[in-house]
Amino acid sequence: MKYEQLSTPRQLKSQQTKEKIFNATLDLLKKHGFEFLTVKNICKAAKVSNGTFFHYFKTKEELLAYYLSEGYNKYLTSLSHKNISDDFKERIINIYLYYAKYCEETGIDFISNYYTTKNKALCKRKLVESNIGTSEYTSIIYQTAGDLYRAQEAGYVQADLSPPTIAADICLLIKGIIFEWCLLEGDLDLSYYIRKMLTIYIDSVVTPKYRNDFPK
Amino acid sequence: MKYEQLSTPRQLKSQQTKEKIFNATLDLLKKHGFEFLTVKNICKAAKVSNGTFFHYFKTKEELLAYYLSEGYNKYLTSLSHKNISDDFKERIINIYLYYAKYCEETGIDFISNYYTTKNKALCKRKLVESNIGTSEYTSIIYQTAGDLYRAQEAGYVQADLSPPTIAADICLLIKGIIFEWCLLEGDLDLSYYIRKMLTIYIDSVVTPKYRNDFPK
Amino acid sequence: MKYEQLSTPRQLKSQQTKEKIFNATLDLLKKHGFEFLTVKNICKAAKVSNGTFFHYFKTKEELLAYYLSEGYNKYLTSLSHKNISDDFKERIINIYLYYAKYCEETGIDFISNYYTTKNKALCKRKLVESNIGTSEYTSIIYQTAGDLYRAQEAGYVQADLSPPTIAADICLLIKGIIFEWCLLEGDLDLSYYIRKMLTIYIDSVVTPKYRNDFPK
Amino acid sequence: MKYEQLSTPRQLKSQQTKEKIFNATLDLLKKHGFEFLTVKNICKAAKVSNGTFFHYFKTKEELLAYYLSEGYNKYLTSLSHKNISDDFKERIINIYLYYAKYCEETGIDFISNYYTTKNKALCKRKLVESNIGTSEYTSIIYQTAGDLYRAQEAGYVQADLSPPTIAADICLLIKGIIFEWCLLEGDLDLSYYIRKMLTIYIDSVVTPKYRNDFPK
DNA sequence: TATGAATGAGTCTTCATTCAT
DNA sequence: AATGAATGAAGACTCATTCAT
Repeated sequence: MKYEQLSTPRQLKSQQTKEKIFNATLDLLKKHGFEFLTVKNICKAAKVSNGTFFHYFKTKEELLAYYLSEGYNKYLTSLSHKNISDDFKERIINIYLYYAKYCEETGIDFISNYYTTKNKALCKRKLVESNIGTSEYTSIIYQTAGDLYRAQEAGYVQADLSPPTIAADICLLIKGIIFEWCLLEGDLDLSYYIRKMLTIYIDSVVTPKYRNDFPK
Repeated sequence: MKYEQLSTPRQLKSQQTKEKIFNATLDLLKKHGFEFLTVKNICKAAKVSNGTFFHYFKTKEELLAYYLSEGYNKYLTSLSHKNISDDFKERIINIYLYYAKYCEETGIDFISNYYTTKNKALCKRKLVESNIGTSEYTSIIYQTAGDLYRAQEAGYVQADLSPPTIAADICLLIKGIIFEWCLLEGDLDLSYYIRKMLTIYIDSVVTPKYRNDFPK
Repeated sequence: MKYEQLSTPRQLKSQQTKEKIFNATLDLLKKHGFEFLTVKNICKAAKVSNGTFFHYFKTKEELLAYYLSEGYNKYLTSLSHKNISDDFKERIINIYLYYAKYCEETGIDFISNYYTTKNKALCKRKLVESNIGTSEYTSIIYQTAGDLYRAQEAGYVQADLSPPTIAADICLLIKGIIFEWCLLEGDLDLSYYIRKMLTIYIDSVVTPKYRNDFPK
Repeated sequence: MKYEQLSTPRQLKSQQTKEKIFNATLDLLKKHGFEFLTVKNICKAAKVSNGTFFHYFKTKEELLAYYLSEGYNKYLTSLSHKNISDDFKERIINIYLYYAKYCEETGIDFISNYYTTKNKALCKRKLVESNIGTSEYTSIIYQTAGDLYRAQEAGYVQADLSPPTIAADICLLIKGIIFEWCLLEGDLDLSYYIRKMLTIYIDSVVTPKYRNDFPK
């Protein structure tokens, strides 16, 4: 993203306008929720004309997509922190705790609308089939699977299990928790549940060796 | 419900009209999804006037609530099966296998539209708060919790855990699976996943005594 | 139409509202032209809410269709006047003079939009193919053909010509004139041109006997 | 036009840009029709910026005017054929048979979109009023009128008729035929109808002398 | 010459709900 | 009990045009 920022004053201003719209969206979503997120309101909040909105985004949906990918990028950068535990379980849990943080920051209103049965982005397999591209889950699953492969090589994960399958199961679990979080309108301790459920699940796939090397 | 069924011809007709609206809703939801479910469309499908709708339901939301409790009733009747295992784990798994069957029979189209973040019926707590009534989950949770209480008394479930909490966790798990099933457009072995995930989860709450009495 | 007018006060009012919308449309079209004919303006002129408009007409297009068929009906009734000439040429010319009157009354703005290359209603053959129903031309052509058949039997029309073909030719001629009238934004003496062109054309299909019986 | 073509590289590029816009317009009109012809779409198709459009054409209407005169020029060149009959009727018919050819070559899709009631280019009088320039009809009418003048001098056309009026009538006739051709989606023998209708019309304005000199 | 950011009035349409009959 | 006429705010989106760069 950073490198895409252009330098002529013209392009800079354009960039800023798009950002104004983006920030207004973010603001509106947090303060008033999805239902308040109309094009008109966004424009008013961004102090931008109606036409300008559609100059930058072909469609309201496109804004939301942009919103998401931006958020995802933010997430990625913030994730490039130290996730340095030796314990692969901790590492994986950390990944999802970060995702939880991202969801919380994005705002439940948005996430609620995002967690739809129709949303192919939530489903890696369908995403690939409809070759739309990548989504946040794609990358998370890859990371998780990577950690699992290494753990399996180290003899920490049962040899007869497939890392991708485990990663997919974990994703399913996470989706369930996020879904519940949405249902409860945010009234659920995401971090607590993620840690709890992942612990139970991962404990069921580790080897005695793991339990020995990382007791309790 | 039964006691509300009235017998004078007038009341009978009233009952029928309400049912017409209900059936139209069901039909519409199955065939066209939530977004198509406008009052106007319901009335058209039910061959009933716009005003009649609001005579029977103060609000569109009220219809939805009614709708849910009805679905629940149907489910309950079909559930009146024998669930006679001694193993509480099996009993609980059975409950959800039945629910899976219900989902499959109802059809993925319907369930897909039903599994919305907005659907309070999926969330016991919210359901109570908005005192709309009961839903299928309410009763399932009760049954599950009941089995867990008995299992705990028998020393099969760790004493420091709360049956309602466990039941809620299980529900969360199930929702995640159903959600994934919807995402995959039915291309997921519901029964297999339910058994797998519940086994992992329940195994994490049982006592050595249980493992002893019900080995493997 | 008349017999469809209903009598309960309720239905009467409904009828009146629809008429208000219709009249407003007519008025707007005449006074300000097609471009001014927006739903909003119609509602304002009819002193009716926006929603009411869509209660009566599913779509703006539907209003226009209604507008046309109403106009056509008016035309039909007004046509049921005496067209009593013995001279079939006069009879036919009269038919089209009436149609001209109808066009003028309907307003050039509307007709201009109606005379589109895409408008199947203008083309009997295409109309039949797409079995949409009837249009004003259908009935006019039938009338014309009828007069021609009788004239042919009386020995006034050349025996080797087909009345339907002649009728179609005449229609083509009329469309050309109306089209020109539209192009000239009304600045064309419709009646004069219709009489002139039809006279030339019909004179080319009559027999000496006709010229003898109806000299000059 | 020719004299406007300039030679410095800058002017050349300017010319090319204008042509790009022109060709895009042509393409769009053929493929998608008038309604799709927005400035934005034109620019996208021409791979030119929005501002550039308004640099070359003060207004969308001006483009359309330019468009027409260009089409006319093309027609003119293709018309540079020999039309050598002595019979003025044949000469006139020939002119329009050429026009028919032009229409057929241009393609019915294009012509269908062109034959709009709004298209001032179809109407010499309006064209002059809005002083947009010339159109194909202008030149055709001039040619026709020229032939008629000569014919009248030779005593072939009734002395009390005005050649321009006759020419205009013929044009009207032609437009009607082309319009019908469009309505029938090309399923009309243009040449046949043109010959038929013009013959009938012209026969109604000739003198006995003509009939004598050009029997049959 | 060429760009494209910005405008904003204007488009049709939807929808839950009220209320007099 | 049942009707359906009426509401009107709100929705997303279009488009020719201007103008600073």
